[in-house]
Amino acid sequence: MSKKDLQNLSNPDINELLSRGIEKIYPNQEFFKKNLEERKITLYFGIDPTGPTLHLGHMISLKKLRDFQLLGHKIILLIGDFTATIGDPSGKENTRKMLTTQEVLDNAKLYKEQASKFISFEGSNKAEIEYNSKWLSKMTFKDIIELSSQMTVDQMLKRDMFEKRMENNEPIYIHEFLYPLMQGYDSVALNVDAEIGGNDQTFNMLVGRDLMKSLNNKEKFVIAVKLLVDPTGKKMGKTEGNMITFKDTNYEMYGKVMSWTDGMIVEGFEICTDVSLDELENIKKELKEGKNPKELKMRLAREIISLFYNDEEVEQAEKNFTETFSDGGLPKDLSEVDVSKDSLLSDILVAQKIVDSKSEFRRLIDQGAVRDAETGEKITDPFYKIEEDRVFKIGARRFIKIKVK
RNA sequence: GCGUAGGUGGCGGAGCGGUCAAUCGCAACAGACUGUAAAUCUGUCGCCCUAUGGGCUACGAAGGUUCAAAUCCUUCCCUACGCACCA
Repeated sequence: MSKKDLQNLSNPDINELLSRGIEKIYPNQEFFKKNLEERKITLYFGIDPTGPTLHLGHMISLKKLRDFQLLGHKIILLIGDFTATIGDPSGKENTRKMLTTQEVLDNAKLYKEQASKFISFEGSNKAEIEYNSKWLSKMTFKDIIELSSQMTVDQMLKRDMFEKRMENNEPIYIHEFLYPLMQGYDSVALNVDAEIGGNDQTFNMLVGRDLMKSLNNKEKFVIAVKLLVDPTGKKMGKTEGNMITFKDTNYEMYGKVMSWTDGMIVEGFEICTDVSLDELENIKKELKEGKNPKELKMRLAREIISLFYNDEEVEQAEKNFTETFSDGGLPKDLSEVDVSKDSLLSDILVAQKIVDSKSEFRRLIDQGAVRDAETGEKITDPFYKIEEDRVFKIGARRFIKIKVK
């Protein structure tokens, strides 16, 4: 936790825990609740360490995990290091580059650190961290065949992703069937009572439930949390651009939240923040009454950032945003480069990866998208040379400060 | 293994010898508008060149035919579907 000490959080309300931001609980909510009240359970959340940062999608599950931890249940963070090293060539020939063991371990280390913003790896009921290579890498072909025999092809094909591919006459590879099995086997190996994960993982989590039943003769609960999506256009995650990661700066987070569509406001409050349910109702009401959604979105941004940063940093982010975008000022975190006198602006921007190519730069010039950020003067010369320190704004949100050496 | 239909830009999907850097839709980017958005409208959308022009690289891969190929031929690779095979 960034601000509050875990210990100081009040005990979460179990009904809220099991309904807010929850897509569905398998087999059902009541049964699960009964179990939670009668005993302490073990539940886990699995992540494949494919990149160096966790993002908001992970946070939703982690926040839930935190609540379970606070209620005294045992939680496990499972790092899918094995699955991540295998790589998933589901696309075409764009074989997703396999991660090396080292990369995976590095990522995993970062994950623990990032996850500790929400769950605690210390204290009496500390969260455990596990790696699925521990059991998956040891499986023999025989083990795998036995595991595969637990599931029929038809059951696999029920997965809508596969269904769609069948419809579109797209290939499905055998190993893609093995993925849910591997993930499902994690549950068996950990012998947990429950698993939590994004709604997109429901199928895999349910495979684990089936395997658990047949192999360990045990009921495994599955908690599918809602995904953060725009109800109308599926803007989120798709473009990645506005997916908030744990490593984003407070400025970046603010801008990303503000770029969400209005339709995501209510859901954003519901699943990403700690505002009370009463307040949530109030927010819905305000929206309906015609309050400027911008105000609410700004609040949403503050709420989300406050999960990662302190109050002062939240304020800074908002101030920066207002000044930069609403009032046309300069962002606080603008990047700087030193160049020699008479360097071509086009060369600098390409080198700084602010534009992809000189051709793109030219187009931007033609479109009047390149301007002096302070005076607003448009740069119209494609061969503009840097003569003095100057700040440029390219399009709506690209900025660069160029200094002459 | 046989047969059929296919493999085109980030994705979907046209084109089937020159006028193709490739219609169109989505995504993206820019401009206008706005609430920073969304929606809408307009424009852009391979790379390079001081350019209303020129060059280069691209249409699964490699060769070939042709003045000229994404488009024709050959071989190979890959996918789907049907048939056959089925320990």
